[in-house]
Amino acid sequence: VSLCETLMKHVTVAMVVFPGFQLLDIAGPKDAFAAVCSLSHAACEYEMLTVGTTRGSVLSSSGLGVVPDRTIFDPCPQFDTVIVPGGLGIYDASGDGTFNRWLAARSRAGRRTAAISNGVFALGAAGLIDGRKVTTHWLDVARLAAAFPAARIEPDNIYTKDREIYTTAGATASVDLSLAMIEEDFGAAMALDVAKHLLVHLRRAAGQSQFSPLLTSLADTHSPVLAIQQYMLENLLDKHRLASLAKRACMSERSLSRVFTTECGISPMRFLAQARLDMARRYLENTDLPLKYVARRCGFDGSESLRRAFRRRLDIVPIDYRHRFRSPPVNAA
DNA sequence: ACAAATTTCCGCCATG
DNA sequence: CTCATGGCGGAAATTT
Repeated sequence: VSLCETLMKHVTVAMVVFPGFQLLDIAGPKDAFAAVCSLSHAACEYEMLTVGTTRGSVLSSSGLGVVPDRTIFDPCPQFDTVIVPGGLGIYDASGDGTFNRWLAARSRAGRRTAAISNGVFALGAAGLIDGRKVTTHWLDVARLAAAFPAARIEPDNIYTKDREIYTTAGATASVDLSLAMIEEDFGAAMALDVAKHLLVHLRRAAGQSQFSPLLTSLADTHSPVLAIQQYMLENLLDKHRLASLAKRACMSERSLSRVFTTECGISPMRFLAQARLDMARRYLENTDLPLKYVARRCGFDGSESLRRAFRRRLDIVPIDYRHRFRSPPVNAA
């Protein structure tokens, strides 16, 4: 590898967008890759093109739209990397034969193909995961296994790579994936720089329960707040008190509360409530488990407090939430 | 659905 | 003097 090659590199990335895709899934890689460009003073760069599966602008699941640079019907440059985001729309998109063929061909022509969260269903429909080790969110594991029995699913993996196929579990894992790719392309030092560069923004913006292990482990000053966060996330079912958390952190309640809030942008107990709510939402979206059990599995005292939490934060009761957002089952490919 | 009880959160201030 | 800490009180949120 010549010096010239390592110093100047150009990688062409396709980011697929379909109606109902998860915006964050491509926003993460986009920002991470863009950071490489600015941190290297444009010596290294990713050229990122959004590619629509339909003509015209594409609405993400959050309602924010994207006008794709290309569509799958247009001629495209050779892509080094293809990234497929997740989102509720994936189930419709992966039923589209034209898209499946496009993805299969592009994947074969490129160096690597990645799917974020349930984007893996599109890879499956394109026949790219048979015999491959893949991962996805644990709540989708059963569905994925049913749809693509030949895939070797590894649950409990935040990120899996099998030769040229990359898959990730959660939405914010897209940043981890991007960092892994940056490390492959430009080395660990660059990946670390990007991670640190993004860290500030990410932790400000998220404040939610999604945490990427890579990023949290990178928080250089091992803040006690981080430990408390992890502790809560790993013990969502236990009954937590500010007092007990403070004791665990060897801080006064006042300090924990203050430090936590300044570092995370959300107060400790609100953070916990948010984490539990996020978990419950996933259950409602992906299972038919009775509310009583959803509540129990997410650390709520009972279906009553689950209901209150939903009404409070989401202004909708769990039953209605499930009715509106329950993911459609996937027909076996 | 309502009131009472509990818990969290935050400004203010003294302390080191 | 600045900065981080933690006790106190009461408003606000949340549970019982």
